[in-house]
Amino acid sequence: MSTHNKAEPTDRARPATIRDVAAAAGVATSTVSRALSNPGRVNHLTRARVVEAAEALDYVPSSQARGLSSGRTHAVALLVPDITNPFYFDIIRGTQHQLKAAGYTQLLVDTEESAEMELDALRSMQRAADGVILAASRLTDEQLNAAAAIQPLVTFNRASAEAPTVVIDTPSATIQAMEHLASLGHRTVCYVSGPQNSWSDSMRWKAFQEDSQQRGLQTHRIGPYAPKTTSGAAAADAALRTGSTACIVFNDLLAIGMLQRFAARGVQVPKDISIVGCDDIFGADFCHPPLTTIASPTEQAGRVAVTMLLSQLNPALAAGTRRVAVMPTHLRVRESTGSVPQV
Amino acid sequence: MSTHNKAEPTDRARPATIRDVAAAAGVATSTVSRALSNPGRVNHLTRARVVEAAEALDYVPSSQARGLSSGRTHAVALLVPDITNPFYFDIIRGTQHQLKAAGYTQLLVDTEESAEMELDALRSMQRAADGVILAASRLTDEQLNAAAAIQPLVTFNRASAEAPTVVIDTPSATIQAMEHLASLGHRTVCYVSGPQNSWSDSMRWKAFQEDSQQRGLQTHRIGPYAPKTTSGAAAADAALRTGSTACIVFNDLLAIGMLQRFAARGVQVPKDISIVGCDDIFGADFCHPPLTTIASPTEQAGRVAVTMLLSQLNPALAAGTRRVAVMPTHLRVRESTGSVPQV
DNA sequence: ACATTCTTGGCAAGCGTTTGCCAATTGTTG
DNA sequence: CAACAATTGGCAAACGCTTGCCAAGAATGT
Repeated sequence: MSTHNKAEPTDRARPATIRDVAAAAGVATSTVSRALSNPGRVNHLTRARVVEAAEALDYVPSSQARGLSSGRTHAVALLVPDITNPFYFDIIRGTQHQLKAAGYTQLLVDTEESAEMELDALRSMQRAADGVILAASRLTDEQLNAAAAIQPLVTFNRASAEAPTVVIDTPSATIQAMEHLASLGHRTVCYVSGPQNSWSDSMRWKAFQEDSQQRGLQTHRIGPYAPKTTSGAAAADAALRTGSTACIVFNDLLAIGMLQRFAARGVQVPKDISIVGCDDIFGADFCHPPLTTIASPTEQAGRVAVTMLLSQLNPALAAGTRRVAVMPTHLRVRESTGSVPQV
Repeated sequence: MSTHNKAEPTDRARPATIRDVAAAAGVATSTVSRALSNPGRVNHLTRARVVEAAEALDYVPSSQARGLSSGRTHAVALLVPDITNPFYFDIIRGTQHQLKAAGYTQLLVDTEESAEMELDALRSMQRAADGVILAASRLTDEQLNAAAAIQPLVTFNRASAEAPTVVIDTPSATIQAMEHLASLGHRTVCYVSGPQNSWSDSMRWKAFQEDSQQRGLQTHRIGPYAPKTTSGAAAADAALRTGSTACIVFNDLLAIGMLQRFAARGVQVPKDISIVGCDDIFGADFCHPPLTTIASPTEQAGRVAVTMLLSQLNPALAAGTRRVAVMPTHLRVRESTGSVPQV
């Protein structure tokens, strides 16, 4: 109104900028900026005028420009090894929720179980995101630490020296499962392992091994298998060949695949063999038989990861933030486990 | 080397900028920019020098700055009503794949089945993304058209006057299912409906209604139900009360929930009642009994949606692009459907 | 030898914000 | 009433990149 615009005021194709708002409200752009993102620095009457003008013009600040000048993108990247793995659904939802609540945008990236893609994504997120949540990383410790040195990072299900991390308490879960199986009379147990470079898998195997030794159980290990239902057939056959009466399986996906194979071969679960999965994914309760599995609050884990990351970004919130969050687990007994078969 | 930097050259905390690269390569920033994103405009020798310098400095262009000046963000937003609905997994994966191949970033947003959140997201994406893929929109035609007028948009499973759209061919799928049921002798069929403002639901219901009339079948309709397994119990009970011998259910989630309820109540599927789901989601093959359902190439649908959007963004690719893509469907008969019960 | 056209690189003006700094205005104090 | 502090708004310089424009030099034609 009082200032000099150069272009015609009503060019209704291009979204309104801060300048348009400033002109409409009769103030400087700096005032608009402050009114909108730093209230208190501006007289509340002026602020009201600005807000009104912004609304009238349907003004949406450009996150790009904001990011450029402020140095922060208000975006957080979530890297998962496989978007279609139901295990990550709850994580995705958990992070999404918490992120949105904090005014952040989520950048979802599927790294396809590949360390290389992970590195790539990390690289490009260096500028595109304020921080990264790295789920089930396939990276080496070295790579991980290097990444953590460059940008704010939180790992999930992957402990690292440098980065804060949230882990599902797999070892104690495995022990719970062993306890359960032992109490059912099983003496020969098989561990069906997942991806080779999975940290979770190695943790789980370690716990399995130690615990079975303590209990004096005979053990087998088969794998590695890709964590998909389609790998279940091979795993089922191999498990049978070991002569084990029970299996602890890397995750539910694989376990469900095994269940399907057993059904096809006429092997009865749990009469002939008991199966324990891990993750309690969608479907574990309605597969056949319903799967005994290790459950944990995954969605909450996602939220915690975000909280840890955000506190890294904003030191003001950083008070008493842990570097490691351990999510509790518990065994959810359904119908895929039963007494040891009578020989 | 030849230019005048003000700061110390080795400030290894801040990522390298185009200026650093320019200095290292002994050229102007504009040349670096062109060498990197507009090859051919630059002598290939110069270009080689630039690329080398960029690599040496581990230079990653700022997508923010790039976006600010070029006006495009190279990001595409995908809005889904419920991230945890397995139906969307394949879509997410499909779009992610295609987007990545085209050098775009995916912004995933869960709108929680709410039109309001959808509008909000749309608004903020106006600046933050080059375009939006809107899955199963809950918006009114009016709102949808308004949105499409403002920014590039592709809808999924929601036809709209303005925006290009990719739809799963639900009507013909429903007819296939009716055919299947009729051939099994069913004369009284129930449609179990999904969310009230779901376009898919209304299309499906319409086809159901018309087809059953043609066949002279007696019909019922129950619902609406939230498309989750947890709504299955109520739906199962209600379906039973209608006296129908078969149900066509809005989606697999709901159908699986019904299956669980039937099992709990001792109602046998398909002996007592037949169930047809829709979507062929993860789990439909291993629930009990395995679900007869309507399958379609969802992941491909996601890819198609991206292609349509990208051709909108880049008119160069826009040759012969359809405004509507219809994805074929087919009935996948498993074990949840069978002959009509003998009375 | 000169005029003309390409090719290539540099200059500098943005893109839409934020923010440090200053100036004007108002309020408070001795 | 002078002196000072606090509040508030504006100016202008970044932020890192793209791109229109121009000029220098090379290549071509006459």
